[in-house]
Amino acid sequence: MANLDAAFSALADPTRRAILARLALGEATVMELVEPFDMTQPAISRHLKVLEGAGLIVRRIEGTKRPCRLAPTAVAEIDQWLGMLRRALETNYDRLDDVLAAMKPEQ
Amino acid sequence: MANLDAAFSALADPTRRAILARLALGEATVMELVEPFDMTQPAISRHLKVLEGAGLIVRRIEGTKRPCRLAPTAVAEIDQWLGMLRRALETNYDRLDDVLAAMKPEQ
DNA sequence: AAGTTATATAATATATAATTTATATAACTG
DNA sequence: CAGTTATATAAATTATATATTATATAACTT
Repeated sequence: MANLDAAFSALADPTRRAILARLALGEATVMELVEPFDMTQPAISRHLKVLEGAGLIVRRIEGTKRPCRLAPTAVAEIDQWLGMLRRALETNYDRLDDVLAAMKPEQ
Repeated sequence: MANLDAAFSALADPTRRAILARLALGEATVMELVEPFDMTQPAISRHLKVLEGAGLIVRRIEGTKRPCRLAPTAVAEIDQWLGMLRRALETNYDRLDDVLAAMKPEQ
Protein backbone atom coordinates (compact mmCIF):
# COMPACT_ATOMS: atom_id res chain seq x y z
CA MET A 1 0.00 0.00 0.00
CA ALA A 2 1.97 2.93 -1.33
CA ASN A 3 -0.56 5.41 0.03
CA LEU A 4 0.15 4.40 3.58
CA ASP A 5 3.85 4.86 2.92
CA ALA A 6 3.22 8.42 1.84
CA ALA A 7 0.72 9.18 4.59
CA PHE A 8 2.80 7.88 7.48
CA SER A 9 5.93 9.39 6.02
CA ALA A 10 4.20 12.76 5.77
CA LEU A 11 3.07 12.53 9.39
CA ALA A 12 6.58 11.69 10.59
CA ASP A 13 7.65 15.32 10.34
CA PRO A 14 6.78 17.66 13.23
CA THR A 15 6.44 20.70 10.98
CA ARG A 16 3.93 18.86 8.84
CA ARG A 17 1.99 17.68 11.89
CA ALA A 18 1.93 21.27 13.13
CA ILE A 19 0.58 22.37 9.75
CA LEU A 20 -2.18 19.77 10.00
CA ALA A 21 -2.98 20.88 13.54
CA ARG A 22 -3.32 24.42 12.25
CA LEU A 23 -5.56 23.27 9.41
CA ALA A 24 -7.73 21.42 11.92
CA LEU A 25 -8.80 24.92 13.01
CA GLY A 26 -9.77 25.76 9.44
CA GLU A 27 -8.48 26.64 6.00
CA ALA A 28 -5.26 28.63 5.64
CA THR A 29 -3.18 30.09 2.83
CA VAL A 30 0.48 29.25 2.30
CA MET A 31 1.69 32.53 3.81
CA GLU A 32 -0.55 32.04 6.82
CA LEU A 33 1.06 28.66 7.30
CA VAL A 34 4.56 30.05 6.85
CA GLU A 35 4.11 32.75 9.47
CA PRO A 36 4.27 30.71 12.71
CA PHE A 37 7.34 28.77 11.60
CA ASP A 38 10.97 29.76 11.64
CA MET A 39 11.36 28.48 8.12
CA THR A 40 11.36 29.87 4.59
CA GLN A 41 8.34 29.93 2.33
CA PRO A 42 9.80 27.43 -0.15
CA ALA A 43 10.33 24.97 2.71
CA ILE A 44 6.68 25.21 3.73
CA SER A 45 5.61 24.95 0.09
CA ARG A 46 7.47 21.69 -0.12
CA HIS A 47 5.89 20.38 3.07
CA LEU A 48 2.49 21.24 1.64
CA LYS A 49 3.33 19.35 -1.51
CA VAL A 50 4.21 16.32 0.58
CA LEU A 51 0.98 16.59 2.55
CA GLU A 52 -1.02 16.97 -0.64
CA GLY A 53 0.75 14.02 -2.24
CA ALA A 54 -0.12 11.94 0.79
CA GLY A 55 -3.78 12.88 0.48
CA LEU A 56 -3.77 14.67 3.81
CA ILE A 57 -4.67 18.10 2.47
CA VAL A 58 -6.38 19.57 -0.57
CA ARG A 59 -5.87 22.99 -2.14
CA ARG A 60 -8.12 25.45 -3.89
CA ILE A 61 -7.04 28.23 -6.17
CA GLU A 62 -8.35 31.63 -5.20
CA GLY A 63 -6.67 34.38 -7.14
CA THR A 64 -3.01 34.21 -6.32
CA LYS A 65 -3.70 32.29 -3.12
CA ARG A 66 -3.89 28.54 -2.60
CA PRO A 67 -5.90 27.97 0.53
CA CYS A 68 -5.27 24.55 2.09
CA ARG A 69 -7.57 22.39 4.14
CA LEU A 70 -7.64 18.94 5.62
CA ALA A 71 -8.65 16.04 3.38
CA PRO A 72 -10.41 13.04 4.83
CA THR A 73 -9.10 10.20 2.66
CA ALA A 74 -5.65 9.49 4.08
CA VAL A 75 -6.81 9.84 7.66
CA ALA A 76 -9.48 7.22 7.04
CA GLU A 77 -6.94 4.87 5.47
CA ILE A 78 -4.57 5.25 8.38
CA ASP A 79 -7.36 4.72 10.88
CA GLN A 80 -8.31 1.55 9.11
CA TRP A 81 -4.79 0.18 9.16
CA LEU A 82 -4.17 1.11 12.76
CA GLY A 83 -7.44 -0.58 13.64
CA MET A 84 -5.77 -3.87 12.86
CA LEU A 85 -3.08 -3.25 15.46
CA ARG A 86 -5.57 -1.87 17.96
CA ARG A 87 -7.72 -4.97 17.71
CA ALA A 88 -4.72 -7.26 18.06
CA LEU A 89 -3.61 -5.40 21.16
CA GLU A 90 -7.07 -5.47 22.69
CA THR A 91 -7.41 -9.18 21.96
CA ASN A 92 -4.13 -10.01 23.62
CA TYR A 93 -4.95 -7.80 26.54
CA ASP A 94 -6.58 -10.61 28.51
CA ARG A 95 -3.23 -12.28 28.89
CA LEU A 96 -2.01 -9.48 31.08
CA ASP A 97 0.80 -11.50 32.63
CA ASP A 98 2.36 -12.08 29.26
CA VAL A 99 2.13 -8.42 28.41
CA LEU A 100 3.72 -7.34 31.66
CA ALA A 101 6.46 -9.93 31.34
CA ALA A 102 7.18 -8.70 27.84
CA MET A 103 7.37 -5.11 28.93
CA LYS A 104 9.89 -5.70 31.71
CA PRO A 105 12.99 -6.71 29.72
CA GLU A 106 15.41 -8.58 31.99
CA GLN A 107 18.20 -6.34 30.71
CA MET B 1 6.60 15.28 20.34
CA ALA B 2 9.61 13.22 19.40
CA ASN B 3 7.77 9.96 20.05
CA LEU B 4 5.30 10.66 17.30
CA ASP B 5 8.18 11.39 14.95
CA ALA B 6 9.62 7.97 15.66
CA ALA B 7 6.30 6.17 15.58
CA PHE B 8 5.06 7.62 12.30
CA SER B 9 8.48 7.29 10.76
CA ALA B 10 8.59 3.63 11.74
CA LEU B 11 5.17 3.05 10.21
CA ALA B 12 6.19 4.69 6.94
CA ASP B 13 8.10 1.60 5.85
CA PRO B 14 6.11 -1.25 4.26
CA THR B 15 8.46 -3.92 5.59
CA ARG B 16 7.95 -2.64 9.10
CA ARG B 17 4.19 -2.51 8.65
CA ALA B 18 4.29 -6.08 7.41
CA ILE B 19 6.28 -7.06 10.50
CA LEU B 20 3.65 -5.44 12.69
CA ALA B 21 0.88 -7.19 10.79
CA ARG B 22 2.66 -10.48 11.42
CA LEU B 23 3.03 -9.67 15.10
CA ALA B 24 -0.66 -8.88 15.29
CA LEU B 25 -1.09 -12.64 14.88
CA GLY B 26 1.19 -13.24 17.86
CA GLU B 27 4.75 -13.23 19.08
CA ALA B 28 7.57 -14.14 16.68
CA THR B 29 11.35 -14.53 16.83
CA VAL B 30 13.72 -12.60 14.60
CA MET B 31 14.33 -15.53 12.29
CA GLU B 32 10.59 -16.15 11.99
CA LEU B 33 10.24 -12.54 10.94
CA VAL B 34 13.13 -12.78 8.47
CA GLU B 35 11.72 -15.82 6.70
CA PRO B 36 8.83 -14.28 4.72
CA PHE B 37 10.93 -11.38 3.44
CA ASP B 38 13.43 -11.26 0.62
CA MET B 39 15.87 -9.45 2.82
CA THR B 40 18.87 -10.30 4.97
CA GLN B 41 18.70 -10.92 8.72
CA PRO B 42 20.67 -7.79 9.61
CA ALA B 43 18.20 -5.70 7.64
CA ILE B 44 15.29 -7.14 9.62
CA SER B 45 17.22 -6.69 12.87
CA ARG B 46 17.55 -3.04 12.06
CA HIS B 47 13.86 -2.71 11.27
CA LEU B 48 13.08 -4.32 14.61
CA LYS B 49 15.34 -1.87 16.35
CA VAL B 50 13.47 0.99 14.72
CA LEU B 51 10.12 -0.49 15.74
CA GLU B 52 11.35 -0.99 19.29
CA GLY B 53 12.76 2.52 19.44
CA ALA B 54 9.38 3.85 18.35
CA GLY B 55 7.65 1.92 21.13
CA LEU B 56 5.73 -0.22 18.68
CA ILE B 57 7.17 -3.56 19.75
CA VAL B 58 8.80 -5.04 22.85
CA ARG B 59 11.26 -7.92 23.05
CA ARG B 60 11.88 -10.68 25.55
CA ILE B 61 15.05 -12.67 25.91
CA GLU B 62 14.52 -16.39 25.77
CA GLY B 63 17.79 -18.25 25.46
CA THR B 64 19.37 -17.13 22.25
CA LYS B 65 16.03 -15.95 20.90
CA ARG B 66 14.43 -12.52 21.18
CA PRO B 67 10.72 -13.00 20.64
CA CYS B 68 8.98 -9.79 19.60
CA ARG B 69 5.43 -8.70 20.22
CA LEU B 70 3.29 -5.65 19.73
CA ALA B 71 3.47 -2.91 22.36
CA PRO B 72 0.43 -0.78 23.09
CA THR B 73 2.02 2.57 23.97
CA ALA B 74 2.87 4.06 20.58
CA VAL B 75 -0.37 2.93 18.99
CA ALA B 76 -2.31 4.70 21.72
CA GLU B 77 -0.29 7.86 21.23
CA ILE B 78 -0.87 7.81 17.50
CA ASP B 79 -4.57 7.19 17.94
CA GLN B 80 -4.78 10.15 20.23
CA TRP B 81 -3.05 12.46 17.81
CA LEU B 82 -5.07 11.27 14.83
CA GLY B 83 -8.21 11.78 16.88
CA MET B 84 -7.58 15.49 16.62
CA LEU B 85 -7.66 15.36 12.81
CA ARG B 86 -10.60 12.99 12.81
CA ARG B 87 -12.66 15.31 14.97
CA ALA B 88 -11.74 18.32 12.84
CA LEU B 89 -12.82 16.48 9.71
CA GLU B 90 -16.07 15.32 11.26
CA THR B 91 -16.84 18.83 12.48
CA ASN B 92 -16.30 20.37 9.08
CA TYR B 93 -18.31 17.65 7.46
CA ASP B 94 -21.56 19.55 7.73
CA ARG B 95 -20.29 22.08 5.27
CA LEU B 96 -20.39 19.48 2.55
CA ASP B 97 -20.40 21.95 -0.30
CA ASP B 98 -17.15 23.44 0.86
CA VAL B 99 -15.59 20.01 1.12
CA LEU B 100 -16.73 18.99 -2.34
CA ALA B 101 -15.56 22.28 -3.81
CA ALA B 102 -12.18 21.82 -2.19
CA MET B 103 -11.83 18.29 -3.50
CA LYS B 104 -12.52 19.22 -7.12
CA PRO B 105 -9.45 21.31 -7.97
CA GLU B 106 -10.17 23.46 -11.02
CA GLN B 107 -6.98 22.14 -12.62
C1' DA C 1 2.49 48.79 -17.82
C1' DA C 2 5.32 48.73 -13.41
C1' DG C 3 5.48 47.22 -8.90
C1' DT C 4 4.03 44.10 -5.44
C1' DT C 5 2.21 39.91 -3.42
C1' DA C 6 1.49 34.85 -3.25
C1' DT C 7 3.33 30.81 -4.49
C1' DA C 8 6.24 27.38 -7.00
C1' DT C 9 10.45 25.44 -8.89
C1' DA C 10 15.51 24.62 -9.44
C1' DA C 11 20.02 24.04 -7.85
C1' DT C 12 22.70 22.83 -4.18
C1' DA C 13 24.43 21.35 0.34
C1' DT C 14 23.81 18.46 4.10
C1' DA C 15 21.78 14.90 6.73
C1' DT C 16 19.48 10.66 7.36
C1' DA C 17 17.88 6.06 6.01
C1' DA C 18 18.06 1.37 3.99
C1' DT C 19 20.57 -2.38 2.55
C1' DT C 20 24.51 -5.46 1.99
C1' DT C 21 28.64 -7.99 3.36
C1' DA C 22 31.48 -9.15 6.99
C1' DT C 23 32.07 -10.09 11.64
C1' DA C 24 31.10 -10.46 16.67
C1' DT C 25 28.67 -12.42 20.62
C1' DA C 26 26.23 -15.42 23.31
C1' DA C 27 23.61 -19.42 24.06
C1' DC C 28 22.55 -24.00 22.87
C1' DT C 29 24.04 -29.10 21.08
C1' DG C 30 26.64 -33.01 20.85
C1' DC D 1 35.03 -27.74 24.27
C1' DA D 2 33.96 -27.50 19.01
C1' DG D 3 30.39 -26.54 16.06
C1' DT D 4 26.07 -24.47 15.22
C1' DT D 5 22.18 -21.36 15.75
C1' DA D 6 20.08 -16.81 16.83
C1' DT D 7 20.90 -12.28 16.83
C1' DA D 8 23.51 -7.85 16.83
C1' DT D 9 26.87 -4.52 15.27
C1' DA D 10 30.10 -2.14 11.98
C1' DA D 11 31.54 -0.37 7.66
C1' DA D 12 30.42 1.00 3.25
C1' DT D 13 27.23 2.15 -0.39
C1' DT D 14 23.30 4.12 -2.36
C1' DA D 15 19.19 6.52 -2.12
C1' DT D 16 16.13 10.10 -0.12
C1' DA D 17 14.83 13.98 2.47
C1' DT D 18 15.27 18.69 4.22
C1' DA D 19 16.47 23.28 4.07
C1' DT D 20 18.46 27.35 1.83
C1' DT D 21 19.19 30.82 -1.77
C1' DA D 22 17.96 32.30 -6.11
C1' DT D 23 14.64 32.72 -9.54
C1' DA D 24 10.22 32.16 -12.09
C1' DT D 25 5.24 32.76 -12.66
C1' DA D 26 0.90 34.53 -12.25
C1' DA D 27 -2.43 37.43 -10.28
C1' DC D 28 -3.49 41.62 -8.11
C1' DT D 29 -2.80 47.05 -7.42
C1' DT D 30 -2.02 51.59 -8.87
